[in-house]
Amino acid sequence: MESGRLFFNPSTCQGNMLYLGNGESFFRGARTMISMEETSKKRPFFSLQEELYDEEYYDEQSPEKKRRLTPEQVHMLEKSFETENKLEPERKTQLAKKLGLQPRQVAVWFQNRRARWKTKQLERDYDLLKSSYDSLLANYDSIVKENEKLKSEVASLTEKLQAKDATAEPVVSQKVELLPVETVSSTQFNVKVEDRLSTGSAGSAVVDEDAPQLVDSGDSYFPNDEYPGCVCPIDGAQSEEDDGSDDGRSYFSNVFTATEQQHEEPLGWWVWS
DNA sequence: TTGTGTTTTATTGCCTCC
DNA sequence: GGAGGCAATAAAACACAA
Repeated sequence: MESGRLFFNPSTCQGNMLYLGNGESFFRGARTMISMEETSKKRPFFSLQEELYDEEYYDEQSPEKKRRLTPEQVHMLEKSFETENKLEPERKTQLAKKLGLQPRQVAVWFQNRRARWKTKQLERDYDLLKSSYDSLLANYDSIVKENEKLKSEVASLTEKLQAKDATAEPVVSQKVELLPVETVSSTQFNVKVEDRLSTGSAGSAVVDEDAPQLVDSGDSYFPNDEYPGCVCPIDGAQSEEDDGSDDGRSYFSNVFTATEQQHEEPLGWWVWS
């Protein structure tokens, strides 16, 4: 036990503590022990408002036992907690008087109530994060599938084109002169020409591993609005990240912001730490 | 009735603030 | 250094299935 604070132990000296100042400190000494004999048959804590309790029930209880607060007391404490979850000394004494409790009990109740609220809040935050994660995962999966689909499309079109080139007149050499040779490698050139020659799909070589430059360049062959199936999920995911990175916070900061907005209780005091 | 899990009340020790 | 907050914990009270 720390020297600065003396605690009232209801199992040993209930109803016999000396209430000092704001009710946080209790004295347990010789005098307390003497008076304990006189009052050991009384109920702990509840001597100020006897009418709140079922006399018979409580009189039958052993005085050493811990007693629960009555529904009325809990109700009033809950109402007070909703108003303000922190307890300034004046409010604490008022509540204690009103409820027939020791100020220390009121303080303890608020402390425990804050702890319960925090636990619930952590559960809510966890659920929110989990659902966000699940939806991101679903998004990712759909993007991967779309990617695979596009790759196979590119492969089949390339195959068709090569078969067609094998039987056609060699006209490609004429087009080469029209292209900016210094900016296009031979590999890129081949893919580009093939794409432009193809008539089936307007855009398919986007994810060709042999020609990543085409994808990365600002001048994409494939404007976003032509490939909603592929681009939109990415846009959606990135917009989340962008929002989060604006102020240097992670994606999850948004979640917590949303969580805070969802609070049913007026608890602006809660600070995520 | 009893064993077991959960909730509530209270204590303890540490930390921060003034 | 005291007051008060929080985390961890103990222990009583309670709920409930078997």
